[in-house]
Amino acid sequence: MTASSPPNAKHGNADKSHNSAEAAGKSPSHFIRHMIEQDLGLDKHNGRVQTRFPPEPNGFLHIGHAKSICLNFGLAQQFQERARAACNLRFDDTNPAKESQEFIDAIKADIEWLGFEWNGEVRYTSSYFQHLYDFALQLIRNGKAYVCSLTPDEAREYRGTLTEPGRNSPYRERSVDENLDLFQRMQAGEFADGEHSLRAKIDMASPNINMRDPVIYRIRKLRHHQTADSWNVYPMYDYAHCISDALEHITHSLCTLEFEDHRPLYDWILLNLEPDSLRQACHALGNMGADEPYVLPQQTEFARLNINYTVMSKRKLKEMVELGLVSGWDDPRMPTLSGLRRRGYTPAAIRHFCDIIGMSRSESIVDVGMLEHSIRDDLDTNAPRAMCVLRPLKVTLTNYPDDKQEMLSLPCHPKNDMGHREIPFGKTLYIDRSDFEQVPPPGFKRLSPEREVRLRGAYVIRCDEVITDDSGEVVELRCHADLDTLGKNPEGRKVKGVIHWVPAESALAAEVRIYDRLFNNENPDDKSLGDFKNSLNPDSLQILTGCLVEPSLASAAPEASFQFEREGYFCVDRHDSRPDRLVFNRTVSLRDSWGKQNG
RNA sequence: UGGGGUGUCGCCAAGUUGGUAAGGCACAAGGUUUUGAUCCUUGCAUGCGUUGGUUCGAGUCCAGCCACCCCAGCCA
Repeated sequence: MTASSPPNAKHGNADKSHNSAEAAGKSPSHFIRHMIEQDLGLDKHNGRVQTRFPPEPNGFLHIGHAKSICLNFGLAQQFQERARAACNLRFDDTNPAKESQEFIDAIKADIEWLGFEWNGEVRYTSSYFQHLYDFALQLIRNGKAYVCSLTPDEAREYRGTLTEPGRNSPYRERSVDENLDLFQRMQAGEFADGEHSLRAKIDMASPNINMRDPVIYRIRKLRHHQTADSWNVYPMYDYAHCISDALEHITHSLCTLEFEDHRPLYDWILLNLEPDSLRQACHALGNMGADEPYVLPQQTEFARLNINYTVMSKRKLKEMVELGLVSGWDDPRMPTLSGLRRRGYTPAAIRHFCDIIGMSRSESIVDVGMLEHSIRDDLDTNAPRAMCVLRPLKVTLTNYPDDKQEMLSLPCHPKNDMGHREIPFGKTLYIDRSDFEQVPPPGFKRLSPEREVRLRGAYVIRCDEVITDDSGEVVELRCHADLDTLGKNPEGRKVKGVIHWVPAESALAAEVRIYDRLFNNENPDDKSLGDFKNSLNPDSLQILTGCLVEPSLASAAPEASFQFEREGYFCVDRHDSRPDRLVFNRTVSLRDSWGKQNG
């Protein structure tokens, strides 16, 4: 049994998050931790804490899954000192119609990227199919399951409604022998999909619909991505999940709130199997010691994550991918882990986010601002600074010698020691158009005619002349530099504004992709708005070409993050950026009290 | 009109056995600053869905209301 180890993100500047609970080595506690602590105190599980993360490989992981991953893997880490703690990765692959190997590979990559390590080998529910089948046979032998030959439509009628009890299936009292024979023939491929099903014999009058003789096996003549053509019957979630947990000797089976109603069924299945058969199977699989006490897993539910201006349903994300509304599962606007990664979110920021949102049983919608705060917090301390001019405006320094060029050295970070980078400075350079106004609004601290501004890391300049083209658009600024202001403030006056710039001769061309929220509506899931796609933000992607970045960025590696000073945090696109054609994605803007105040 | 849940500041969320409402985000005001960033300081619930009750004392106990969420897949 390999214990999972502490997060170890391979990603560049991912793991140095400061003053966060994680960095301090303590994550906030919550009801699930309290419960485990209590169980440990009672020695309920012989000093073990065994969790599992059980995704179905039918799509990519999103930030909501990150909450569950951080919970399950995080718990395993947090209890490392006090218990034998570990977290399994198990693909819950009981529905071959929707699953694929592509998703399995993507999910594994995302979990590793997030910085977690699973216990031992990856597990698959499908690898328990034989056990599951044998347990089904056992239930039949014990008169606790029967083959039902109602059609799906008929079964629905017999089930009753929320307020009326269901009726017993006419097949409910089939003999054990007939059930055994039928079920085996179902697996042998003698029947078509839907012709029969195997149901647990519980109580058709239960107020909990899940207990009204739930189907536990259905016929699906489909090739499975792991077991190929071995099976014609596949187990249902409720049946497979609890048994898989039991086989892996899971202590705490954590899931989201909507499964709360299923908990009685989870328990019923386990309690109605011969206890020793479960224990023996668990032991045979090497998931428990011979002398170890065998304890059944216990399901506990927590609220799933919702974030405003975001959709989290896998179905909807998949729809956007399939309709081409986004470039793929890893489109930087997607809340998928691969999308966030491509956007420039770091594993540490996502983990920190999962820490600060808390864990409870009340359904809530977290403000995206929390996510943005997490990444700003990380990148502020870890991302080197650089200058990038998004919309270039030429500036000529009239009093600077034509052929002179001096090398300026700027620190890569204002506080942390991250070294320096060199930027050549010459007579002509570019600043951002938004940093110049012919008629400056009150409080404007940038450049305007007759006024001064500091060029970051260089001189104070004054704008003498504005050159416009025929249409009246400003095309060039002629300024002069106060040559006595390099590294020091001018005498007798204070220059408030500081703007970024890029040297005309050595700046590098770049494409910059500015991302905004994918949805305009705070709650795209709101059914009164109609289809969620109605809330799509038409301006969620803005591609800026002709941007100029300082030459030090020539060697920027894919996925490297930078703060483009006064603009925001950007990362090198891991797919599209080339040394000769740099592409940056804006991860998030800087907080901007000026822009906020001025709309 | 069945069953299961949840309701503490604009958004998350702590609130052990009842003892007089943590923290984060956001926001606001100051200070520092060659990033209108960061950082620092300060402010931000006489109130805990609501109405009653028990008690010297209730977010915490009791009762009744109200609101919202989940469940009638051979999906997970």
